[in-house]
Amino acid sequence: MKSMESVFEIIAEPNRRAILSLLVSSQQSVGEIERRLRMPQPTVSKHLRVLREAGFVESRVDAQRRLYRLKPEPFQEVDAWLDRFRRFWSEHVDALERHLDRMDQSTPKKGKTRT
Amino acid sequence: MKSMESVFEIIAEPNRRAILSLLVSSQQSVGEIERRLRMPQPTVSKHLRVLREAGFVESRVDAQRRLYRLKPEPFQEVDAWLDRFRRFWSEHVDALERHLDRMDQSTPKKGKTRT
DNA sequence: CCTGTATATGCCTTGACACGTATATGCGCC
DNA sequence: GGCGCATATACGTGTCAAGGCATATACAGG
Repeated sequence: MKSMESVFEIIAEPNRRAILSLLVSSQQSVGEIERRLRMPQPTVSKHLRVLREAGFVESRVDAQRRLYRLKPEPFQEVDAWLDRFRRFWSEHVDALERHLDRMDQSTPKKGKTRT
Repeated sequence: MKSMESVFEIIAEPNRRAILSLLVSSQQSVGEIERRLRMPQPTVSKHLRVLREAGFVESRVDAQRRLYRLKPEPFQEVDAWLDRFRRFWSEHVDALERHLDRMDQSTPKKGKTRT
């Protein structure tokens, strides 16, 4: 088994991203994830395994349940990678502003937020 | 002409990330990328095609050469995705600091568990 | 203990994708 | 126009991850 070396391959999988998004609000049991995402239980367990081995989540035992929750490190790794390119796209601020404008369109004014 | 729907699958490929990293300094021709990354030319062209169709790069024609350069939008998309989790990991500032400490490290300590 | 619930794992199939090799296209130059 | 360089594409092949299904383990309660 050589698999899954990089964090990028981990988050390439849509179901895994769905699980991560679900966990961002709070920790969840396998069964809850299964129900909420309407995903077969073995599928959930397998993805959770991958996520756990990659350090994206950790599990706590609660009776027969296992509660999974996020861990920050791998996200920071992605963030660090992106950082190189942030320098680049700051040269394209105009396009960036238009883009953010479209995404964050709750701000009618020029909401120049954080980094 | 099938999948590759998401930006995450695009950057999951190590060679593609290498190309992107190379392009962050300046635009490059296919031949330059080929030489610098010691990668067969068809491989380079294929990856560039994927990157272009995903909006990561664009090409300019210069005689027989094609100069490729980065485009910011897909990176911003990744950044937007990460944003959700930034809120989360700000609750873990302590762990974050430890992590950055290890990454940015100049202090040789007792090396515990890596990764 | 036995049963039911919760989660994990094993096996098999399938499909996507990366790669190598060969070939096609585009362009410049003589 | 024919040659040569730079880049793109086509085809065949191997690999590996994801999903389905069956089953194993773990634990709680009667």
